[in-house]
This record gives sequence, structure tokens and C-alpha cells, in this order.
Amino acid sequence: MFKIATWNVNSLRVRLEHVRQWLAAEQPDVLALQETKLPDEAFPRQAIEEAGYQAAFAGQRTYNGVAVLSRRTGTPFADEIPGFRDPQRRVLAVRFGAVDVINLYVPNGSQVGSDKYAYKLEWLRALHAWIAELLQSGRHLLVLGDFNIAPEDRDVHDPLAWEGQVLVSPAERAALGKLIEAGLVDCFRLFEQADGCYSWWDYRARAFRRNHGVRIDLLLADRTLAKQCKTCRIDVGPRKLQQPSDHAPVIGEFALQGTDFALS
DNA sequence: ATGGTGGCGCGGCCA
Repeated sequence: MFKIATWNVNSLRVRLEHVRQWLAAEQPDVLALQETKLPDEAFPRQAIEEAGYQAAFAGQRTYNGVAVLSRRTGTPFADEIPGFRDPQRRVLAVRFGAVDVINLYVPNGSQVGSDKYAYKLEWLRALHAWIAELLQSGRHLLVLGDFNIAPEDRDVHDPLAWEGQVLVSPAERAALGKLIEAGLVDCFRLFEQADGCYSWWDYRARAFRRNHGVRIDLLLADRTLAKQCKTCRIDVGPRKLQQPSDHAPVIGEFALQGTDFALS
């Protein structure tokens, strides 16, 4: 079984021990991190290697920053959306055998109608072109990360209060819908899930204790890999720790049967 | 409640 997870850690420096404890407990094959908030020269490579993982990273001071931790050594092949120049480090794609793992920290968008919102939609347009091209070329994809989009109203604790806001606006959901139409599957919804499953809760107003959350951290797979997905769940455990990230990890397990998927 | 909390880095931005 191939186990892969995504986690927005909101500063890897602050959350390093949470990450190390979680790796030891869950032992995923791959962990995609977002908001590491570290320049590459400050990446805690040694601490990650001591935990038994290789690290690829595209870092940035203060904001953004992504990393892919893995038991096996992968081949990084993109740290930007091709053709979309961006000083913000939000993308890291790593090839493991026949599977391309694409780790994303989608822009938040701030407010509907703002410059940051326009940037988010442009970013998602460029992402779609890239993903569609990879799928058409027959690559197997696992696209995961903090999408900053809640796919449906059932992914939002109070859809009426959120209506029209960033994370749920129709244009953002349409952009996610285009990724799905291109040939990706939201693995979480392949399985029966309890009501009120979320992956992010605001630090403010005791939102986690009241489960006032949204599901914006996603694991998407191409249709072939999706058929081999055996589980997908959100682990709220780390959100309960002292000084937690505001996001919880999302974990998927794949059978990866067939010679295409010999991840050697 | 145009607030609230947290990270970065030391004032103000970002989420």
C-alpha cells in the first residue's frame, strides 16, 4: 500500500516536532507540506532525514514555501506552473516512478474582487492548462495540497454565512470543477464520510472546538489511480495539540497494483 | 462584532 498525505503546517520551524511525531506515527510514503515559511538554506533537512525521510523543497522566507518528504528518493521536475512565472513558492512536483506527485499551495485570494483574488483565478487557470497537458500525455497524477477552495456546501460548516466569500465563490469552485473535468477525482468523496469533516479551522473564536471549519485541503488522483484508492481521511489529531497548525493532515492509501506503479 | 488568533519579525502583512 502506498500512503500519501498533505498538511499545511503554517511554519515548519514551529511545527517541526509535530511533523516528526506524525511521521513516526503514520509512516506515510510521501508527505506534502505547505506554508513551510523557510528559505531553502534554513530547511531542517537533517531533522527530516533523522526521521527516515528524503526532502525536496521550494522555500521562501516568511510566506508560502512547499516541501515533499518521502521515504524513497523522487525526482523533482517542477517548482512552478510551466509558463506561469511566480516569485511565490507554491508548487513542487516530484516524480516517483510512473506517478507524478504535485504539491500545491493555492493562493488564498484574500477577498472576492481583490487583486489577490484575481491572482488566484489566474493561477488556477494556468494550473488547469498544466494538469490537462500532463493527463493528456498519460501521466499518472496525485495532485494534493491546500487548495483554498471548499468544493461543495457540505465542505463548509455554515454555507449560508460563507456564501459568496473567498474559498467558496462560484468562480473558484468552477476552476476546481475544471480540474475535475480534466480527469481528477476528489479521493475523500470516494468513501462514506461523517458529516462535518473539515481540514481547516480559524485560530480565532474557538472555531476548532466548535468544529467551525471548511474542507480546503484535498487529495486528487487521476481516474486510474482513483480506482486504486483504498482509504482517504482527515486526521484531526494534530489540530488538538498545543500550538497546532490551523490545518489537519489529509491521508490517502493506494493499492498501486500493476507494473506501471512499481515505485523503484 | 469589519473583530477575533497566530506566524514572521519588530511594523504591518498575510491567512
